[in-house]
Amino acid sequence: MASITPAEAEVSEEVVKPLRADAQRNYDKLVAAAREVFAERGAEGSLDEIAKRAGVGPGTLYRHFPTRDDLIDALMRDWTDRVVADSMAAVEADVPAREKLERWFVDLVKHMTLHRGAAAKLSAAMDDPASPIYRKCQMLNDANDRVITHLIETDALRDSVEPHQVVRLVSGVATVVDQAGLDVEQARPMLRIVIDGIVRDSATS
Amino acid sequence: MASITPAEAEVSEEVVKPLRADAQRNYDKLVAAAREVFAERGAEGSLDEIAKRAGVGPGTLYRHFPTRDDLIDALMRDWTDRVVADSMAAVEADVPAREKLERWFVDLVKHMTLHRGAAAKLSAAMDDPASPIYRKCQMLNDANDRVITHLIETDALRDSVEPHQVVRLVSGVATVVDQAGLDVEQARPMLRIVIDGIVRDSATS
DNA sequence: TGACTATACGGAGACTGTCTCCGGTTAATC
DNA sequence: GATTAACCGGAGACAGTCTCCGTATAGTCA
Repeated sequence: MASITPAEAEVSEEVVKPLRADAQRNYDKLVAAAREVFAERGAEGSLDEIAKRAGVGPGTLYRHFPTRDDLIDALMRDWTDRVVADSMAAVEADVPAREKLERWFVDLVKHMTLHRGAAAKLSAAMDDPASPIYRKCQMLNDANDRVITHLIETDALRDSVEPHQVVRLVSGVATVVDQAGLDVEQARPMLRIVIDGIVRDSATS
Repeated sequence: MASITPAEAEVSEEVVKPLRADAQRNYDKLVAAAREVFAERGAEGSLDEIAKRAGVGPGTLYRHFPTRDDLIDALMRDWTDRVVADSMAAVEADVPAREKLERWFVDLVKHMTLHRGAAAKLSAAMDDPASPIYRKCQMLNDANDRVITHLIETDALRDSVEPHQVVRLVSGVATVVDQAGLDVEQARPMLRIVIDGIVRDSATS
């Protein structure tokens, strides 16, 4: 386990006082337990169950993570890095624009469905600066921006395309996939429509 | 109040025995109360609260509506008709294909967001025949089919377009609108991308 | 090493919402 | 007016959220 303190590797505005050893231990156990429970029960899994599985009292859980979203935020700590990496990879890949887009969108959907209910939470937080996971959404948004802007500059997309609308649309697809219990592969037809909707009309499939 | 028995005006496979007068009265009061509570509190509003507001015991509620979805199904009884009507109107409207699509899609989003959480429920039920509101989704699907098929026949859309993918995609948009608390108008940019993704490449905006 | 204190723990329990069970009531029928 | 099948409603079991506060302990300094 990586033993990560809150807000470490974060944009780091406020300096965080290091946790006491036992507190750090419990923090890590809670995040691990949460990952487990959310994976099997979805984002609505019981918080007391998480505390129990981590071997701590409910009070401890709520002290570390006042709300459910704070906990979700914590277990997405490294998730951000993966999203950014994928967006870089998409930009640099040596394939046609359509292919770049499709890969990136599929990645996006995968990331947004890391557990049941995650996509919905992310969609909701995307326009809500007060949400603890708002920053995660900004990362998503920025990553998508990178890919879309790059493709606009390559003249592959209509220049009227607004990246934010695109990320919203794809997060809609992710939500549907999540809610309806579809496989990521089944998202491809929808994603292709989106792709057709933003590329310049020339190389039509 | 219309005093409607379950499954009336429905595809009517099973014949339903009429309810006793008091039962019918309570049924109607429950539906009305549910409409109120869902409207102000969203699809997760308390069921006991609905029972209380209808002036009946919780037992009565659960006898009439074993699950939350059964209740939602009931209060959407006339909703179906409006959806169908809108799809007809879209087909018959004397406007360009893009305009037809945009109107229809906006209608679709409106219908799917009749109360908070509704869009998510509908998206989830769309591929789940076991859901009490599955039939409602079929209606949605059929209505969308009507519009899309008509436009394919008019040669306005690429013929590779699959109506079911389109309705999924738009329900994704509706879910985002719902979750993020957006206005229906803010869905237009997303819907236009979808439209660009399915019309034949000729009359580009 | 021992004592001190800020920090953290944990579980009892208040609260809210879901859902069931069953003794009591009432509408319909003859 | 008596009979009975259908229906009512609320007490209460159960599960999840979240708080409060007495107790424990890690870190620190002499």
